[in-house]
Amino acid sequence: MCGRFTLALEHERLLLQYGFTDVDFTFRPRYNIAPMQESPVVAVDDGKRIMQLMRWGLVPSWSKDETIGNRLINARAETVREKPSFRASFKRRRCLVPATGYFEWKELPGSLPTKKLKAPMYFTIREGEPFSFAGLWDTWERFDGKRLATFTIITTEPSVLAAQVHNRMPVILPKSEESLWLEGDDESAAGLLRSYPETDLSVYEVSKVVNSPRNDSPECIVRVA
DNA sequence: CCAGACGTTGTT
DNA sequence: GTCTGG
DNA sequence: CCAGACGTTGTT
DNA sequence: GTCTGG
Repeated sequence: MCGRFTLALEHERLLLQYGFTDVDFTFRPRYNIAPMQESPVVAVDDGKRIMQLMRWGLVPSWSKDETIGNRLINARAETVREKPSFRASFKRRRCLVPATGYFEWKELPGSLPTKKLKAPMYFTIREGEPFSFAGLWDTWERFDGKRLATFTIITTEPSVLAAQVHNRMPVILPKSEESLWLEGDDESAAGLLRSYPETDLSVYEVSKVVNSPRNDSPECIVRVA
């Protein structure tokens, strides 16, 4: 799965990556983005591409309360077109989730059943090159009428490398497939939900500093092994 | 018909 | 142990 | 994903 | 919103 990621680049670099010249937020590099926090998302609204901050953890428009978002941080590629929580978003609200890396916690063998030891592992594409997760978004109306925009990251079977760490991995879209994901028909978009080519993916262990969502510094991505 | 669920992960 | 918050 | 809370009463 | 369970 994917429960933390990074977007460690400057505001101008982020806009350049997706061809935007102006957005309504100021971005600072992030080294530990956790569920329930906001992050920039590229979506299509009214036929135009927009980039705006959304909260991680999808809250479907029909939800009675927003707490469901805690649990909808990922959507399985295998079932995303059927599940009530995701299918409407899959049809009309696919999005790109900009990132420069993501974390997975690897269970270490030999640890007592009662005390599971886990090591945080950090994945990047070509040494930190920006990329996009395949995502879905939706909006939810609060009691006060304000709209909450949220997103989820789609997961799939891991590649051979990713499988050494975990049994799921987020769907990473090559730059050449981003337009099809955003603006293609459902069938074409669904065809993009596969594991990322082995050769471009790297992974190394990082310290437990990343464990706490309160820590958001470059120390989170320093290699320790 | 209305009421209630709608999800993923990992662990058992 | 389980749920909520980040 | 992990960290941190998890409760009531009464008082400030 | 839409489907399932009662």
